[in-house]
Amino acid sequence: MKRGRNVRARKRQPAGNNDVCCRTGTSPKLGAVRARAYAGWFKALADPTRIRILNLLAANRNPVCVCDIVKHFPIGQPTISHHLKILRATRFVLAERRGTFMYYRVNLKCLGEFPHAARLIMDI
Amino acid sequence: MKRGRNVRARKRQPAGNNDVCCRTGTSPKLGAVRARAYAGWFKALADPTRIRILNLLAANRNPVCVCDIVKHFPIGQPTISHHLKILRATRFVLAERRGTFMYYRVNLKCLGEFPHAARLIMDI
DNA sequence: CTTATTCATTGATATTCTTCGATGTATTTG
DNA sequence: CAAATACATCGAAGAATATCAATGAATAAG
Repeated sequence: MKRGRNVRARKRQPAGNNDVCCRTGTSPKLGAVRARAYAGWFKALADPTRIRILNLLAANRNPVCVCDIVKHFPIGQPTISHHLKILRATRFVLAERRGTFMYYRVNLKCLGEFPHAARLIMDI
Repeated sequence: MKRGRNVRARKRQPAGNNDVCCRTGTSPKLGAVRARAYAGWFKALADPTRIRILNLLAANRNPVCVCDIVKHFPIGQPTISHHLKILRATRFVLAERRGTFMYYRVNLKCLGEFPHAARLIMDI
C-alpha cells in the first residue's frame, strides 16, 4: 500500500501539449484519506476464506465459537484467528468471551452500510 | 491466496472431544468457488488508488482518457494502466478506443450489483 | 496448585501486490 | 515511410499478505 521509496516525485507528463486530449470537467474525487479507509474495508473482504467465515457466521442465528469455525475450513486455527482479527478490526464481526470460548457473530450494522459505501464511491 | 505447499492436509483437531463447545446448527456457507469470485471482486476495490480512479470516473459525466486520469495522481502512467486493467477485468469500468486515446468510464451496472453481493454474503 | 483446553500471538516462508523504469504497440500526422 | 503521441506490457524491487508450526495467555476442571 504505502510504497517503498516515498520520493515519488516527477510524474512523467507527456511533453508540452496540455489540454490536448479531453479536458476533464469534474475531478474532485474522494480524498486520499477516505479512500484509504474504504480500501481497508474492502480489503477485509478480499479473501475467500474471510468471505466464507463471514458467510458462515451470517448463516448461524447464534454466535459461533472459534473451534466450530475451524472445523469447516481446511486451514489451521492460528490462521482462522488471524482472519477473525481482521474481520473484527473492520467491525464486520463482533466477539464475546464466554468462559474459555470466544463467540463470534456478524455485525448486522454492516449490511446496511455496504450499499451506502457503494453510493459514496460510485455516485459522487 | 493460493498458498504454496498445496499438501495442506491435517487440520490439527483439538483432541478427542468433539461436540463439546457449541454445536453449530447451519454450516452450509458459500461454496469455495463462489467465495473466490467474490473475493476477486472486492480485491479490485482493496486499493485506495483504484477507489479514487473509480470515483474520478464516476464523478465525470463523460468518459475520461488515461492521460487525464494520470494527471490527478502522484503515480506513474504504467501504474495507472495496471490499475485500470484490474478495474476493467472485474468489469467495474469499461474502455473504448478513440484514435490514440483510450476512454474509460464507470460500468453503471456495478452500482446495482453491489448491494446484491452484500446480501448474498451477509444473508444466506 | 496442576493440568487441560481454547484461543491469540510470534516468527518464518512463500506468494501476491504495488510501483517503477524501460520498452513495445498502435495510431495519427507530416 | 518517418516521427510523435497515447497507452500497454515487461522485468525487477520492495512491501504486504496468507499460512504454518510453535508458543503464550486465560480460563476451567481436578
